[in-house]
Amino acid sequence: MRDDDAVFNALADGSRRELLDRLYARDGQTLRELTAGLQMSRQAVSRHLGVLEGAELVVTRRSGREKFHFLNPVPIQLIHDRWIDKYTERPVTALVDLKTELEQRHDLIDPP
Amino acid sequence: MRDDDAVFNALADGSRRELLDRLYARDGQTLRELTAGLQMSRQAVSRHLGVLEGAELVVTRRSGREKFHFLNPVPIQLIHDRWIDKYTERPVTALVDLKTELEQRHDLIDPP
DNA sequence: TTGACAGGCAACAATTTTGTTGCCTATTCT
DNA sequence: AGAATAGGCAACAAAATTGTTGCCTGTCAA
Repeated sequence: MRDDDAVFNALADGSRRELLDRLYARDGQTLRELTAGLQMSRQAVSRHLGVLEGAELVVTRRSGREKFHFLNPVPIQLIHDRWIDKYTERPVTALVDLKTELEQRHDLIDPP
Repeated sequence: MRDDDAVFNALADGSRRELLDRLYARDGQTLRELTAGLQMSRQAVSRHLGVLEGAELVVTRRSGREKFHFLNPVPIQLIHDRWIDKYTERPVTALVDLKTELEQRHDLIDPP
């Protein structure tokens, strides 16, 4: 359950979302490839990838001196299942008239 | 597009997700009601709600000296549409054999 | 075997976040 | 009018994030 934390946290950063986008465009890139074009040092990118890896949004495999990064859709799927659905399936309560709210509230104190 | 940032950021914090959960359980609560039971000062909760409001995840309405907070599912719906779908619809590329990757790669250098 | 390349680790600084306390205004109730 | 209640604002401290630089190990290739 506190798994969500790592995932949401990882997704909260724009640079990390961009890294996911880059992997979406081409899966299995190395650290160097992912760094190219980004205005960040290799080390910074490495740490971002570390966060994504910690959240299991990215899975890696090392081969020789290279490390390949792959998207893992599972955590996003989980977030989707146990979070997004919950809030999007519910009727649009924000449109409930405040008047109704207040009436219900006052009924508890002043029954009609 | 950089709207996502506010939403992801707001969702990144566990306390804020708990506030959303509380509103999910009962919509239209006041600041005091939302604070009750949380181990945080009213001001801290107020700032969290401010972040949620900034991301439009929560909509408020003031009546007299009370401020009522309502869930707004729209931003989550947007995230869902333009983000979650993208990553969950794609086939599970993480299961692509690295061997294939490497072969493709080496084909570029050492054509068979 | 020597040099170039891929990546990891650690120390550091700058910035942001999170929560606290203290004090203020506005509204409601007696 | 006076007291209690709901909430807002600002200053502050502690902690976490983000990026940098410097240096190290392991791998590949000439």
